[in-house]
Amino acid sequence: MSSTLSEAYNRLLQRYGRQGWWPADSPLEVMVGAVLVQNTAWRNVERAIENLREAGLLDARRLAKLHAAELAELIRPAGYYRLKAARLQNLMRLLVERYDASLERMFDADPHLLRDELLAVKGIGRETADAILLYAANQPFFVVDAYTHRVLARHGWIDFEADYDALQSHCTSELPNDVAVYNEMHALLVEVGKTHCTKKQPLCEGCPLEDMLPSSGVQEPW
DNA sequence: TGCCAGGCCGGGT
DNA sequence: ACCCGGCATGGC
Repeated sequence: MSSTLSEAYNRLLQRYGRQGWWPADSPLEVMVGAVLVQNTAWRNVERAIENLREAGLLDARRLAKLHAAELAELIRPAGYYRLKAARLQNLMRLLVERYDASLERMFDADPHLLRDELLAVKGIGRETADAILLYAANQPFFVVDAYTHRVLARHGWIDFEADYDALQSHCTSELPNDVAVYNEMHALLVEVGKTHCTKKQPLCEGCPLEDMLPSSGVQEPW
């Protein structure tokens, strides 16, 4: 018995192939990228991360103690740069101060407890926390983002009014509880979203989910 | 040119 | 419990 979302997963995987997310070289880089990508195009984040790499700063202790203004300049291409410099340092300080800068120790903690700790960091919300848990810690937390919301709602699979928790519950109940599936599905939703489900696109010409649209159409609040 | 992108927070009702 | 403005760069 296959859910609607599983059907969508199969089609997206067939059309786009494995995405192999997160696009980063290390778990620490995943954490950095997860903060920098907040409401920002990934293209801009790549430059910021490259700046950090060239400066030899992809390191928790160094990031944590760097002057905020210097960090801000380096990550400028990612936008909201003063804000994100502070957020990034808040996150790095959790890692350094509570886990002695050891990702192994951090990811050895109880995942739900760690999620609460991440959420307690100013600047880390649910999506960012779940992205870190899924893509850095390899724990089965489904990552909900704007594309998840738009794709699911436009197909009538969930209310437009649904909040993060509702979307996450929906996805985890319709998909196998499997890190690899959560990993791929989120990445695939971003991919299909970017190509077929942006704010303006009338709808879904050539989208692999085209024939799964509701026949009567769905009204969008925006 | 204006709108948009892989959010989150803080203040106001 | 909502609702909203602010935060900022680069691409189309």
